[in-house]
Amino acid sequence: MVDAAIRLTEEHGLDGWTIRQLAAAIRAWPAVVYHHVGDREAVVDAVLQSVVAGMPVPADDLPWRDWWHRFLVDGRATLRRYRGVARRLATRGPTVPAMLAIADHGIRVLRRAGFGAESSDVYQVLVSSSFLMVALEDEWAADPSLRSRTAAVLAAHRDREDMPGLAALASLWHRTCNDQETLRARDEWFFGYAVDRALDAVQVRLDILTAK
Amino acid sequence: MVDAAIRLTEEHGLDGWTIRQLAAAIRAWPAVVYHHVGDREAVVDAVLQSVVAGMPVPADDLPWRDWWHRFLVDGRATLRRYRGVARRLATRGPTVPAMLAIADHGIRVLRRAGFGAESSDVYQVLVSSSFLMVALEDEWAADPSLRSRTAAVLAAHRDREDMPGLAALASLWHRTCNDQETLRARDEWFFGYAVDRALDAVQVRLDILTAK
DNA sequence: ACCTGAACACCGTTCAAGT
DNA sequence: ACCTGAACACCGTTCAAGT
Repeated sequence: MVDAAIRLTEEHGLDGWTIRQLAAAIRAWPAVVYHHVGDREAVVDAVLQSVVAGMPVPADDLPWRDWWHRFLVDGRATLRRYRGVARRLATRGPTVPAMLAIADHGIRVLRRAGFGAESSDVYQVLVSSSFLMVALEDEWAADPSLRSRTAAVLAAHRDREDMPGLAALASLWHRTCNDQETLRARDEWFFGYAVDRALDAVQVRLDILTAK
Repeated sequence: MVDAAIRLTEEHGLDGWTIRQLAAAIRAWPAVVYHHVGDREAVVDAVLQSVVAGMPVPADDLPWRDWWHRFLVDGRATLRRYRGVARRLATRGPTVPAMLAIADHGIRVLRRAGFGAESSDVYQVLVSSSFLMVALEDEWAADPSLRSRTAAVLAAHRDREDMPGLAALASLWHRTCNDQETLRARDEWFFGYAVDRALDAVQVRLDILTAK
């Protein structure tokens, strides 16, 4: 039952299937879903729990920056396989049981590194900004027309000398949006760039906190 | 017509009203919405355009960090008045016409500061991470039970000595989630914290870029 | 206890018929 | 050209009736 929901999520995303489809996938009537699991929200919770339980957690003894880089980059790889999960994870946080151990782990790594009382805030910044970025990629994947329209709009402004900032942005899109594969590579690079920036920012805080 | 959609968005959020409600608000039948504006997506686009057009753009002569801090913090204030707008803005980007001038402005400020070819990437990091954070606040505002459930779950782990990281997170929530007002203040502080971290990160990049 | 099948109260959208 | 009102094809959810 939950397995079927996970497979459907893998194929169509968490918002891409209906209770009726889920019931049909297990050759049953919609009402049996309610009888055994509950309403749609309950099914979604089960999927979240299962996906988070499958997220790899880096080894304890890594330096904080390496631990977090690995967790976020590897985490993206698994979250992206289940569209829509990242967004709900960002909004629900440790409501998903499997998220409790991850939160504990992540914050412990930060405290050991010297972040002290700021560890919880740092945790929330790192997790929510990364998960939300994955959620953004999910939305683009679910509706490719969103980005092709952006590409089309920007293409029209590539040579505008009165708007040099916009022209620069347009030429960036022109370089990366040619084919499917370079776009995918660009997304992966950009996520890494965003994660590295978040970690840079946090490093700055650590330098200040440990200096005094 | 679009005015009515904006008012409904202000009250119920962009996903909180239906075509039928919009039609009723202007004392008409659903079909007249299609006749004059188009489908729901077209109405949403009109709302986005209107909200973005109302976003304050800081003065040209500000230092890059001040310009961006102001833009993002003031931008949050206006976006939060229209729930659901921030999320769509993050996914659609400069597809919304009023966003073109803002993108040009923001990137120009970065290029003048010395970010060079990296300006477009920095722009995308700053805008998407901030807008997505607002989108997260929007979701929490639309469904307060999300956070109260998180608070309840964490409350149960406040004194767990086997999970010190989780206990630290729980005590943070315990301090901030008492009443409505301190929660609102915490959200505002956290957004500022996140923006400051993003700007710190970008400052690090600028130091590297201008050093060589 | 569990499944069946219909029903309810909604959606967004379309369309022939009116004026 | 614009409005009317019904209809279509969907939702999530509920529930009496069956086994």
